[in-house]
Amino acid sequence: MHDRITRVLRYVQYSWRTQNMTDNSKTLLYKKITDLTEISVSSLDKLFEIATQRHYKKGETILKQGQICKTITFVESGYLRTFIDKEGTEINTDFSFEGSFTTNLKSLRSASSSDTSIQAGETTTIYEFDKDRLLELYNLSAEIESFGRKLLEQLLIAQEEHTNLFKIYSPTERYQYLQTNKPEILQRISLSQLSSYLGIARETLSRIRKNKE
Amino acid sequence: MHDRITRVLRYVQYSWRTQNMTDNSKTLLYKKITDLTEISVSSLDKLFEIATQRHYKKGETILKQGQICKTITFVESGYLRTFIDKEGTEINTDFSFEGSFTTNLKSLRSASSSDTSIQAGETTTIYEFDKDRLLELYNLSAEIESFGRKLLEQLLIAQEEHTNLFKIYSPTERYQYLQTNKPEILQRISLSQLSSYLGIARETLSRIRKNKE
DNA sequence: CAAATTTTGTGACGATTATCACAGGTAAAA
DNA sequence: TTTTACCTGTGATAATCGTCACAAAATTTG
Repeated sequence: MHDRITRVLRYVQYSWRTQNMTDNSKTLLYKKITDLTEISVSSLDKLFEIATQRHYKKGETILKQGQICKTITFVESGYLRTFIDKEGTEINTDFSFEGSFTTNLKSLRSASSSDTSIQAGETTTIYEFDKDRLLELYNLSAEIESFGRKLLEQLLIAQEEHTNLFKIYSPTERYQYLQTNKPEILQRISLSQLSSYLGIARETLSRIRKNKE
Repeated sequence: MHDRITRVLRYVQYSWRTQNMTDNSKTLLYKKITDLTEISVSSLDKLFEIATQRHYKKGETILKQGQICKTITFVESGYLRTFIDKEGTEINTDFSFEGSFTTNLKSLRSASSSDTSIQAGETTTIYEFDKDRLLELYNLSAEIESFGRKLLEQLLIAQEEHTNLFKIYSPTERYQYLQTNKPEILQRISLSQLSSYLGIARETLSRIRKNKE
C-alpha cells in the first residue's frame, strides 16, 4: 500500500516536472540562455524557478523613475521602452525587444533610486528575475554566475556599439545605420519615439526619412 | 644538516612570498580588485600570476585595428586612448586612466578583428591579463568569475552613462557635464583629442570652452 | 636656445539642425 | 461611425555647428 502511494507520488512529480520542462523549453528565454552559455538542466531549472512571468499592456510601467530597481527583466514577447524624464520631456534611451534582457543596472547594483523608467511599448510578456535570488544562485552555481557574466558581456558590446553611433556618425548616417543594421527597430518604433533615441528632433527625423527612402 | 637546508629553503620561500605580496599590495591593481569584490589571498595570487606588467611610451600601440584582441588591460599609471579610424581621421571612443580596465570586448569574445586601436596617451604602465588564462581561472575559481562579472557591471554602468550624455545633452551641456562630473579628463586630455570623444568639432569645442569659463 | 611640430584660437561662411506653429493623417476609443 | 487623441509632415526662421583657412600659442625636439 505504502509502495503504491510512493509510486503514484513519483509519477505525479515526474509528470509535473516533464510538463514544466516541456513548457520552459518552448520559451524564448530557454533558447536565449542555452544559446548564450553551456548550462546543465539542473541550473536551468533553478533559473526558471526564480523567474516570474508577468503581463503588461501598452503604456503600463515596469519600473518608475525614483524607485529602486530590484529585478532583471527578460522580454518574452512585445517590447519595453526605457526613458529618462528631462524637464518634462521623455528621452528614450533603449528599446528592448523580445529575446533581450534589460534592467537599470546602476540602481540594481547600488540599491539607489533609478533615473530611468521602463514601460511596455506593446502588449508585453516578461520574465522577471529577482536580484537577491539571482545573487544566491550565483553563489550556488558557477554555471549560473558564468551565464550572468556572459550576459553582461553581450550587453556591454551592444552598448559600446550604440555609443559609437553618436561619435562616428551624423544624424542622417545614424538613421541609415539603423536601416541597414537594425531594420526591425524602424518598423516597430514610431518616428516620434525613435527621434530621442537617435538624439534628433522629431521634425528632423521626419525630413531625413523623406529624403532617404 | 639536511634539516638546516630545509629551514633555510623555507625561509627563502617565505621571504620571497612576503616580498612579492608586499609588492602586489602596493599596486593600484591590488586596491581596485579588493575594492570591487571580496576575494581570498589565494585567488588574488592566481590573478597576479597571470598578470604581465608592460611599459609603453606616449604614442606606442597596445592594440591595432585589424588585430585580434587577446588581453584585458589594467592601467597602473598613465592613460590609454581607444580610437576608431574613420576615413583617415581618428575618433576617440574612450580614455582609460590609471585604475581602470580596458579591452576590445567584441574582438576578445569572438576572436574577431578589432575595429578599434589602443595607444598610450602618456608614459604608461599596464598589467595585461591573457584571455585564455583568465577563462581558465574563471573555471577554477568562482570568486574570480565573480570578480569578472562585477567588473563588467561597472564597465556597463559607465558606458550607459556615457551614451546618455549624447541623448540628453547638447554639445555645450556635454562639456559642462565633464566639468562638474569628470574634471580630471579636462586636465589631462588635449582639446583636439577630447572633441571627437564628445562628438564635437575641435573648433566648436574651443569656442565652447572660451564662453563657459 | 632655436627650430620644428603640434595644439589652440578665430574669422567667415555655408550647411545642418532645433524650434515654433499648424495642418493633415492615422489609429484607437466611445 | 464619429469622436478623440496621438502621430506625422511641412513651412518659416533662428540658432548651432562644421568646415576651411590661417595666425598665434604652446610644446617638443635637436
